[in-house]
Amino acid sequence: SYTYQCFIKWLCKNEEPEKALQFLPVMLKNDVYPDVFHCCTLVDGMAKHLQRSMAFKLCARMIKLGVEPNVVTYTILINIFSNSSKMHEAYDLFKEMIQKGLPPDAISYTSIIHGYCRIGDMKRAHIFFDEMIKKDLTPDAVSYTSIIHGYCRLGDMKWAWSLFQDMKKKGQQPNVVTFTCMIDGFFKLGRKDMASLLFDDMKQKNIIPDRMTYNTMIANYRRLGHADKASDLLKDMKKEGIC
RNA sequence: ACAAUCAGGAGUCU
Repeated sequence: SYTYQCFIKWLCKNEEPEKALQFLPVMLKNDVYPDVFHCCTLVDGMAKHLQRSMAFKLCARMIKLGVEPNVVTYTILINIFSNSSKMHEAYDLFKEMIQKGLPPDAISYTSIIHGYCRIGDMKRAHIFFDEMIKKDLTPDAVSYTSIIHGYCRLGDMKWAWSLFQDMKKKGQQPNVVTFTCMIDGFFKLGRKDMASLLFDDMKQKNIIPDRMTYNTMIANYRRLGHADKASDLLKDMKKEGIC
């Protein structure tokens, strides 16, 4: 059964979720009944290939097969809505899962927070952020990074910075994604001083800048007319073997 | 035994 799941996942990753779907009858024939794990793998696979409507049809089908949706199933769907800025629908699902006695976990909260950040509704994002803490769920580095990114996008680096400090205080170490968001946020405000400070800081903390971090640095330096710094970074990038 | 793995969440440019 686990083997099947791996296989399904592999098919989805290789851009062939259709084949994974056709594989379902084969499983049934072999008396292997898909459980909620298989279905989640599939639904998520569909979602990532932008076959969103397919993902929902699949959910209906899994219910017919007697597989009850769980927290993960709901979170995948919430995430689909969040990533397409359909927060009304996302919130409906959020309420629905609570009604069904499936309390949202930290990842569910992070997904919906991310959605509100996407549409720039930081007020609601923050309400959910506070609510998850009230419910004794610990925001992890991804949760913090989501909301920090939301503030960075809006150029609100005061809030971004205070959350950046807060996460460290709470024992959640910023990772390469967090730093990249902060760096980009400062650049967008023209604060290249802060951006390069953070870039040095992350390296000092042994957080290795990845391709996206370098892209961020290079694109922003170019935009601000520092072709020299951009090409220096390009050299560093090659030296580090990132490319 | 340890480690690795063990369905869902975050970043740049185009």
